[in-house]
Amino acid sequence: MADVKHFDPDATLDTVMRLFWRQGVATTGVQDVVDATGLSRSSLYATFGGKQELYRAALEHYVRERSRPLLGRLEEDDRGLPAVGEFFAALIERRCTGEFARWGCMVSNAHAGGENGSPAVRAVLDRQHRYLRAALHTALVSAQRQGQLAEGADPDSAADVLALLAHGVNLRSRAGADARELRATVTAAIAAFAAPAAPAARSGP
Amino acid sequence: MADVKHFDPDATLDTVMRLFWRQGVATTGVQDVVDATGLSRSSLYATFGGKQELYRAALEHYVRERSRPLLGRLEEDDRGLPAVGEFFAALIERRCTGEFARWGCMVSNAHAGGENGSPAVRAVLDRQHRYLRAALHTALVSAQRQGQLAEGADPDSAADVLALLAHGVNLRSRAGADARELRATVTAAIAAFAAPAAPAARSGP
DNA sequence: GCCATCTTGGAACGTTCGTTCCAAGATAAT
DNA sequence: ATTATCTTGGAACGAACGTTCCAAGATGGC
Repeated sequence: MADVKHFDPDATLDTVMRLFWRQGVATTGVQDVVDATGLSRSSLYATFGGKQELYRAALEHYVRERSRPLLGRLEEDDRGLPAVGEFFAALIERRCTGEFARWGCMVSNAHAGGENGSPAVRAVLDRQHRYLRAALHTALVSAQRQGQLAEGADPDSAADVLALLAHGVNLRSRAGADARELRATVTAAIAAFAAPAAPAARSGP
Repeated sequence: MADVKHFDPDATLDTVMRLFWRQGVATTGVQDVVDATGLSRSSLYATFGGKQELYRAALEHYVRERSRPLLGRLEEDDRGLPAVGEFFAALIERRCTGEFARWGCMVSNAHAGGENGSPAVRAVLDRQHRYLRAALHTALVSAQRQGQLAEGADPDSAADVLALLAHGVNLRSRAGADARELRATVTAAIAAFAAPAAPAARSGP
């Protein structure tokens, strides 16, 4: 009794996400979206509403498809500090190599844009930051339970620090920071919260 | 033999800086600049060139007037970790209260913009990051010299970590992060590199 | 096959964009 | 006072902006 969409909205959202992610929303025109998706303005506006709503949808698509999976892996990895280290290693890998190298993180980028004033967008940023912190916290509690944390370190503070550090990694990677350098930095940060190295074969008899 | 400018370019640059700092360059029109400065387009273009060059000039004005003084203070404070703590305290104060609350840092913001591709802008970002890292490094070397650093900590890695952390503070403050929370976080980060607390009056006889 | 309903292409809307241009105004040296 | 030179206000430019609109096309239930 009616026509059906001639395209896949989710695939479109993925294309749009890349546009906004790389260039930012303010420097991306609706014409760019039309060109990249092959859709007409009619279809875009009928499906997603205006540009701002399209941006929000793309941002949430990013969170769903790019951020959450990585954080989910961290959350379910109960090895403690090795899990945290692996999370950051994967993050840096994504930020510095492959298709999305030097794009930064779409959520971190959104913090700096002139459009973070939109309450809807702001809510996404806060929610995602809380989730990032929570995932790190979970891993750090695991670490503490396994005696991997230094005596003075507590998982709450450490989670806060590492969450801010992740934003720093995201920002600097967009400016072309060296992957090796970033890896060394996060390794040092994690080590700062770790218990002194196990006295394995250090002090002989 | 000629007319002279009827305005102070440096004061104008300060006004323009605030505009770009708060709203970002892409969401700020030349008309906004005209309205805020009271100048005509002729004067603006004759003095600064186009919008992109005006942005770059405003960004360098920011670095000169806002970033460098704070980092200079840190560089010349040889107390070690207390100097680092005071630097971050002052940073957070500026980011969360007063005229510029929730504006973030213009340099950090520039990382995320779609216009960081300009080599000139990119150069400013790299230079400023290096300077931030160097100032922290200087303070941390002082700290180490005074025995304030933990055994495993080295000033180079710690400077890298804290420099990225500063970007994180800048980003999150723009999204409205709580000052008290940020203070606690940076305090924990610094503490992670510090030597164990002096056994002052802890374990009584 | 037909109709009701939704989608699509593409033209068109008024606004704002960054930039250019020129006549009028201001200045300092002569 | 005159002149040469620079600055200024403000109009004007074409291009691009986000959005709206409608006729034509496509679809599924009858």
